[in-house]
Amino acid sequence: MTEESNVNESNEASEVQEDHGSLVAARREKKRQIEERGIDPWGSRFDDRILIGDIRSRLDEVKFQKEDGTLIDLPELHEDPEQRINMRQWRSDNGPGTEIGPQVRAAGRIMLQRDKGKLRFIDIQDWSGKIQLFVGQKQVGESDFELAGLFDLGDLIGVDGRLGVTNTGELTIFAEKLHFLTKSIEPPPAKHVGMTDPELRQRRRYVDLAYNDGVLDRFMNRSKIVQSVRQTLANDGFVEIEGPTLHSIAGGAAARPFITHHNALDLELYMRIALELHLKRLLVGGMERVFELGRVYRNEGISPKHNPEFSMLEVYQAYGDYQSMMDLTEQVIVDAIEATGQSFVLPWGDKEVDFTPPFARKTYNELFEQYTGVDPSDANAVSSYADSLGFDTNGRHIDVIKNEVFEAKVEDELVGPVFVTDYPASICPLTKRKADDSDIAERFELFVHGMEIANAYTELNDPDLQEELFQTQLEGLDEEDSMAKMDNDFVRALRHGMPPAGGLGIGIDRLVMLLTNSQTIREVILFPLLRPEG
RNA sequence: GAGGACGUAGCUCAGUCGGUAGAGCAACGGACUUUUAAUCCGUAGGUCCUGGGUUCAAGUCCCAGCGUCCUCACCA
Repeated sequence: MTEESNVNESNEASEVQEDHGSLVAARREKKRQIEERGIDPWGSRFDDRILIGDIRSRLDEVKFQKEDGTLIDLPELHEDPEQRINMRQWRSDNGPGTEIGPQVRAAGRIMLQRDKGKLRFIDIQDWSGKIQLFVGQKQVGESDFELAGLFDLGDLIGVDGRLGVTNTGELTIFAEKLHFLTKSIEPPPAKHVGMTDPELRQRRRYVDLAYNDGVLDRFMNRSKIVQSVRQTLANDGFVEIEGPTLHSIAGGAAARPFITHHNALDLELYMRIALELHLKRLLVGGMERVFELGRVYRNEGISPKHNPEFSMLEVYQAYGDYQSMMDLTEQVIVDAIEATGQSFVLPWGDKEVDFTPPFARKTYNELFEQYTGVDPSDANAVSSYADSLGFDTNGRHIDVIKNEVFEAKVEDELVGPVFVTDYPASICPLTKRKADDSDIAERFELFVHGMEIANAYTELNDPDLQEELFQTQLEGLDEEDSMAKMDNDFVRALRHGMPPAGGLGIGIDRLVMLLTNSQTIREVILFPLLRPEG
């Protein structure tokens, strides 16, 4: 605890801007009254609660006991409010008798409250679900009922009570004892509407998670996907490592790095832009199946598909090639879909994607011809086609021109999932060429809805060729756009002998986007980069 | 980095031709022991993003700035 926050304790109106009308004042006043009752408004440990989701599944333990002692089941309840059962009617049809249900303890955030005389209905929510509490003055007693009068939306409370069903057929905890767990001083967003302003949703992700439907689930799914990816790889004998995030040479990709500085060493450092070069050093060192799943940082533009820091998976398998990586990619994705409990046909906006394996596999040239009608081996035809699209072709390498056409005319059309294989070698400097065709690189990219999800190679392990490629600027590219950043130690590592290997990169954020039907990357990153709050 | 849109109560949003700042929810007071976006009666709540300018008069028009979003550019 800092000195500043101690000061704030004695000074109710803290430096945080919270003077929105009387709303906060009213909540602070209730906090005071809770304290006056000898209750800590910030609560304490609360053991033995049952997750609301688990409580809901215990509906079948609720029985109706007739006067002769026989127990009968309740009628089937419906989640849909339109189909609520009239339990008052049902009870009079089956009565006389009483309802009996299990004793339960729950805790959660107050999402809705409805007063009705000496009665209060409270909907609370924990991370497994939502349930209604019935709080009657007669049932919980004068003291607890007064306490309930000090509840605000957003407060965290605990309850002991019996599970039952109300007259309108809703599964409900009939409160016997209330516990105050934490006061919410800040007012929540409008109920049911929630917080829709995308800026506020990102800046105040805690509010977004707590009050907006589906947000918590989406991030829980992200966690399941990440966990599944790790599990799939572990099952296949891969080991996870943690490479350095501070690099003295930002290599392994063509991207501008963030620059930082180490004071004691007086050293300029770069945040890593890729995981590749250190993982390959580990291949040399004998880690035959190795991967890292972690953050990389690229000092570039922000868009619905780009955040400056994002999560990347890179996998390297000794004695494999890009074909073995293709099978692995498919397995990773199939397992991840199953981990989220979904079927292989996933919604994407108003469209769908069918991930039923095996995914289509098509060559780069095949697709090029299919979508442009131009023979990819005819340099003149490709060049004049690029001209007709308005691309600058002057003095540029034909493969660079071809790839611009590919990105413009083909990629967006790839609904996928489709593995695009066998790229022009000149645009893939870290890739081994085909044994029978040195112009073709053993590489694939996986596309879904025009998004590049995965990228894999048969890795280049010839140290002399690697050194040459580092030094050769790719034709038509500026120095800062080139990936030719010499890493002498990496070349030295290759000279010690890196096994022939397959290497794979998967953009985890984009994978999560696809599997959670999220059209922007900011929906799957908890705290995307924003300018500081004005 | 370029272009466009947006910024009004805690939240979600109206605001006409430049003429007294509006609603719903939330809040506050009251009624109600099976409600469920509870309902009903009443009350209060504003740095109209910020700063200039035009005007008798600016939430509204003009300029600059800040922030977000979209498109593009950058992007293995």
